[in-house]
Amino acid sequence: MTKAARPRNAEATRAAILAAARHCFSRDSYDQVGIRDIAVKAGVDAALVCRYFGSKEDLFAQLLLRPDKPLEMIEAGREGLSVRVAEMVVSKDGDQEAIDDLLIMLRSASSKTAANLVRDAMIKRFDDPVAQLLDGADPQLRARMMGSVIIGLIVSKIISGPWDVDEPAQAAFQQRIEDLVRLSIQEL
Amino acid sequence: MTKAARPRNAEATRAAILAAARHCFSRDSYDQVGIRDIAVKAGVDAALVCRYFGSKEDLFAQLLLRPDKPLEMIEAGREGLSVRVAEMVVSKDGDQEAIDDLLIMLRSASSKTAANLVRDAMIKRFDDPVAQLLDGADPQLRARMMGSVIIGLIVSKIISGPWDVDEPAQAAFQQRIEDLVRLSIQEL
DNA sequence: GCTACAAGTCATCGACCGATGACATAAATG
DNA sequence: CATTTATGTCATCGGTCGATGACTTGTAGC
Repeated sequence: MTKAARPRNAEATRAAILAAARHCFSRDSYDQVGIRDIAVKAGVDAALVCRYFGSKEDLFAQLLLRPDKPLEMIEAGREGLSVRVAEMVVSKDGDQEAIDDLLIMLRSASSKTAANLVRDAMIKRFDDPVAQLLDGADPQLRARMMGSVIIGLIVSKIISGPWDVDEPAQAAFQQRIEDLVRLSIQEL
Repeated sequence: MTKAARPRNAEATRAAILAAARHCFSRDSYDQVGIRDIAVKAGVDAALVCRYFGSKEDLFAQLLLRPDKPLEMIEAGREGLSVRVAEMVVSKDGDQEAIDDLLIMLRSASSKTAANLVRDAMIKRFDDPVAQLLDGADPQLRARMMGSVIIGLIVSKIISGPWDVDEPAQAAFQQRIEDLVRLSIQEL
């Protein structure tokens, strides 16, 4: 290559750090994740993390924004939105890349340094896209209410662990969540 | 007094520390609240905090348990439960002593050291009392779903600030929250 | 008033954190 | 091969944290 040479694969390192950071921040809160933790997870030196991203806060910001990767369950359109949301919440394996971003936001929602970043990201990447999908009055408000329902279910999962519903009630349970989501975005 | 003398008012100091801690932890997350912050707020020396409560974690635990003070909105009974919950969520002044405890739990839900304490407190002080109020099958599950709805609304308030609904829609908005709460505890 | 003890204060420890700059090394260029 | 530049490594700084122990001071009992 003529110009953008990457001798020791800087771009890969950068990506590794980002991936490691995403993993760490989705499992622990902003304060509890250390630069050294991220570095170990990425298999690089801790100093590199600061060198590539300036500061922990900048790294976190880059993680939150990510305008390239919209949330699939929203992007898939208005039709079946409630069903997709319900499936995401109920699904056992909480490690899907899709909800990782939500976890990152929620886990760090109470951190003062991350608060503004989280609020902006939440609005830009969740509320706004959802509001665009809604017809009728107060789309922004209704989008936020749907966000609240999702947040509640996920935070509850964080606090109390996954929902354990006995098999016969499983279908009704998922249906109930669908109904909650649907009600939250119904026109007032 | 013959026995329980308190020369320089130890009990009052202890109470002041507890109150200050409650205030701090309801505004910031577990990690971000320092022993020194609590001490300043209480107007005492930082060393006293450790001496009275042993460690930050022990102090936090005493804050969470508080078996003497049940949540009013639950204790008031099954009748009008949804209405009271909706009022609590919508009300502008978020500094009511009642929801402070909820804020403490939510703000610190993602802290690893506080996670277990929060989970136990949430079940013992919220889920269990609510479940006792419910008739029909799966009361525990339904109680937790109602908790999820409340959590979502409050966390959303933490992240994005209070709901600003234009006056004409205000009543419908509160009604919608009532409906969400009611639906969350309906029998499956 | 004097002693004894509880209550409050002060100084400080060891650990961890985010961040920085000096240094070593691998790759690209001529 | 020599030089230069980009990449990775190491040591360390200043700061904050939770926690501890020695010290001071106010109060109660005699």
